[in-house]
Formats: sequence, C-alpha cells, structure tokens
Amino acid sequence: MKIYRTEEEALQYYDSGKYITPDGYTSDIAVFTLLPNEEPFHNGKSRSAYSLALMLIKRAGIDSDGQPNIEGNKWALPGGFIQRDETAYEAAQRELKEETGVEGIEVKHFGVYDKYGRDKRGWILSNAHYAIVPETYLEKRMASDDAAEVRLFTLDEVFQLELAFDHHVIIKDAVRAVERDVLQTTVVKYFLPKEFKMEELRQVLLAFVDDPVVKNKPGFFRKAPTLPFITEALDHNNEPKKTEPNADTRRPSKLYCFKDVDVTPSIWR
Amino acid sequence: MKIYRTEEEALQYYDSGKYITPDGYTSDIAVFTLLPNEEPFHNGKSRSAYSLALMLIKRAGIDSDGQPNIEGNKWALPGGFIQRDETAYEAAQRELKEETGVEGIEVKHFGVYDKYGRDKRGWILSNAHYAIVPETYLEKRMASDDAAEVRLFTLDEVFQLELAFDHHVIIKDAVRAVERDVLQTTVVKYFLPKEFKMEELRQVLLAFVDDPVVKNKPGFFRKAPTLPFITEALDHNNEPKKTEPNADTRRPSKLYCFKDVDVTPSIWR
DNA sequence: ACAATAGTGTCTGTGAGACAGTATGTC
DNA sequence: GACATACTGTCTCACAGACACTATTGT
Repeated sequence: MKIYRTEEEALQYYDSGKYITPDGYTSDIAVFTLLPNEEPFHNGKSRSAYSLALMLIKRAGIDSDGQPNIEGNKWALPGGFIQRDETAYEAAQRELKEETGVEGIEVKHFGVYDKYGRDKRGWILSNAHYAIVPETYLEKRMASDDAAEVRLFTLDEVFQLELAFDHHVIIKDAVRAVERDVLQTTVVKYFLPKEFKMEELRQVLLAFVDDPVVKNKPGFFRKAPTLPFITEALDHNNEPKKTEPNADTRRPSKLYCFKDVDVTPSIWR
Repeated sequence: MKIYRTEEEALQYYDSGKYITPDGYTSDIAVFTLLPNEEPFHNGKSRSAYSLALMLIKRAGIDSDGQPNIEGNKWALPGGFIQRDETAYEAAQRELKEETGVEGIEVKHFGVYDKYGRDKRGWILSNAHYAIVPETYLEKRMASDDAAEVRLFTLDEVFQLELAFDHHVIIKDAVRAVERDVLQTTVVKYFLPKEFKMEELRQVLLAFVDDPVVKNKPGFFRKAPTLPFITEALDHNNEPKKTEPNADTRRPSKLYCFKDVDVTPSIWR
C-alpha cells in the first residue's frame, strides 16, 4: 500500500490538523437595480431609459471599542461572515435580507476571491454574489436607514469611489456577470414586474445590450412573443391581459410574462 | 456614530477572533477527456465518435498511521488542500500538474461546495474546477502510475461508482458546466489539437450537442469557417495548410484553428 | 477504375431587418 | 380630428437545411 497517491493523501490527512486554515469565510453581495433616466434625450443623443445602479454601504470609521475600523470610511459591498450552519449562498440571502429587507430575490454566485492579502485581517475568503432588486424595494429600506450609510450609485460613480478591500475588482466582475446573464439567461425578468409590456422589456434590455434585434422596435415586437421563454399574460377568461390606458399610453398594450423554460444559446447556431 | 449598520459591523470585527472559521480549504478538479468509440455503429444505431470520460483516483483504505482513511477505498476527484500563498485556482492547476503532469491547460472554476457535513473531518470547503486534457497526456501519466489507483471512466461508469464525499453532486455539476461551455464558449478547442480538420471538430461537437447545424455535414462545413472565432490555418506562404493524405483519408483536407475572439451568444438574437 | 473522404452547387423555405403603414385609445 | 403609443404589412436579402453533386487523393 505504498503507492504514490496513497502516500500523498495519507500525508495530507496526517498534517490536516496543522494545515493552514482560512481566517474567515465571507459572502459579499453586489445588489443591482435599474434607475430610470429622467432625461432620455441628452445633448441631442438618445440615452437608454435606464441606468444600472449598485447599492453600497459606507464602513464605519471607528469600531465599537473606539479603535479605527479596518478599511473604515470606505464604501463597500454589503456582506459578512458565513455561519457554519449555512452555505455561502444562504449567507448571501440572509445578508441581503438584513441589508435591504428583501427576500425571494435572485441571488447568484459568480466568483471566489481568496488571494492572501486582500484583507489585512488575515486569509479571508469571499464568495461574491450578485442580486437584482427592483428599485422600489431599495428606496423603502434606504429611507428607513441613515441615508449617508447606504446609497445607490450609478456604475460611473462607483468606479470613482475609494472602495474597501478588493471590491473594485469584485464589482467589475459582477457587472460582467450580470451583463452576460442578461444575454444568456432570463435574469432580466428580475428587473421587471411579473407582467410587463413589451416596450418595458425592450427598454430594460437596451440598458445592457446593443443589438439590432432589440433596438428595432417592430422587429422586437414581432420576435419576442415567439421566444420560448416569453408568453402572453392571460386573464381568467384566457383573454390576453392588457394595460389600462392613461394619458401617457393611450392605447392599451398586451402584457407578457416569463415562462420557466431554460434556454442555452449556442455559438454554433 | 451609533448607526445600525455601523454597530453591526463593529460587532462583527469585535467578534472576528471568536468567529467560526472553516476547518479546511480545498480545490477539486474534474479532469475530462474524450475517448474515441471503437464502434461508431452499435446495434444498427449510430453513436457519436467520442465519449466524454472523467479521471478519478481511488482513495487509500488505510492512512500512513495504519488508521482507516476517511472515505477510504472510494473513487474521488483529484484535489487537495489549498496553501495560503495560492488561490483556489492556482491550487487546482498545481494539483492537476501533480496528478497528470499537465501544465498550461484550461482549468475553470465552476462551483463552491461548502455545506457543513459534506466532509466528516469538519467544515471543509471545496472549490470545484474542471479541466480538459487530451487523452494522450493522461495515458502517459496513468501508465507510469499504478493503474488501479488512477483511471478514466466514461460518465455512465462514473455514476455507478461509490464516490467519496459529495463528489457525485460535484461531478454532475461539472458535466453540466462543460456541456454549457461547449455551447457558449470555445472550450471545445482543448479537446482538439491546435490545428484540426473540420470533420474532427464536428465529431467532437457531436459528443456534446444535438444540433441540426452540427449534425448536417455540408451545413457545418459551410458555416463553421465563417464563424468569427475560427480561421484557416495558414503556412508560411499564406497558403491554407492541408493534412497529408493517408490510407484512411485519401484527399487532403484544410486545417483550421481557433482565433482568440470571445463571443457571447444571446437568447435575444 | 474504384474507394473513401473532402468539399461545393443549388434549390427552397424561413426569418431578420427596415420602414411604412394601420389600430386603438385619450384629449 | 389631432396625437401618441401599440402593433402589423410588406419587401428584400440572407442564410439554414437538405441532398445531390464534384474534387482529390491512395490503392
């Protein structure tokens, strides 16, 4: 029984107690929302109707003992230590609820940040998640909190802030992950109400993608309802639901919703 | 300075020393390769030319102290503890090299497994990676090792084995990750030599996807060369490279290679 | 000449893309 | 009726999908 693999493994377990273990295991959450742009037309050029925004918290400068706080006075992603009776994913959900009061929202793991030195307190691992939360939820919560400590920033603003730890990198990756998922999955639904107008969907997509199919309104209106994961919202009489007209949108429009069909787009098509 | 967030955070750091920390931080690697099927025609039905196979190691039954080994005598993914001067990703690469002697190969993180109870030794975290290694590399290495301790299994075989820890789940996720990436990225290139024949590419793809575009040979031969990430292999005279004919393939065929263009397929196209 | 794989010609239908036009409501 | 937004008709062009056909070599 003196085979290479075996010895190596045996050694590993023998040393196991002495093995260096991490000093902390945390979850961080990049909470995204869409902010409507007041002025869709700016300098004669059209801007998209929404901008992606991120929720950050400001770390305290002084801790409860009166000592200077680590990475104090910097903006940071919400997050915290993972308890042993939960997974990183569950911790992210718990912390999201603690921070924003929101439950049952899309939370997605997108990366691990474990480079020694990223946190001066020691070898602290972070599991990074992103969450998508409708703006209304966040407004409510942030109003009840001290406004100076929790804020929404547009992405442009975020990257001009001094951020704690390696959150600058994490946020860059988070944005890429969201953008990717908007193209490849139906996450976009979390930016929308359960039942939405086609034009709403198009406007939300335009905040992310620059695709002729989406840009072209007639094309999109024709194509989108045929997609396997989108379906008309039907009322109890199996009639298509429509919006109530108002001063802005005179003609009522059909409502649509997402079906739970998972699609995997292919580069080989 | 007695704001909710601040207190909570301060508390966190105060408790930091007492916080439960993980008992171990590991990387596991699902090493995939393609095995050619000897008999492409089976029971009158055509099978794909390749099958996806996975490398597993057999854990020793007894450790170096003569004690029964944890999860001993079971097949498991190669992997091990992460050192503090490396990231999970680097550890995976190091361990892959130790196991197979292969360097500079695609290694990709696809998941975190951190549920308490997954390892009886304590709260042991695992970062799961997959790697794609040409069969030839593995054959060499496995021949030099004890054949009973390192083996390739087809996926059907894998799921009939008794596997250590939660590796059954990890492997299922790994297969899904590879299948997804074959559709959405150009990972498939790691199953192929740097320069390959169109038909080789098609056969490899057929091991994963069931798409009319790929199935249809003329269609694929016409379409693939136009894809932005595939280009003809050119020799020093800028002439398309061709294979040397032999008894099997009489007519020489053009060689192609992958370009480093990253594409993001979209569900909205 | 024949076998074997590489690769192209050609036809048909579907669907993207663009823009003009029609529909349905409020004021 | 004017207007604003929702939606459809229609034309063109390109390409997917299918299958037959030609091309290039070794034996």
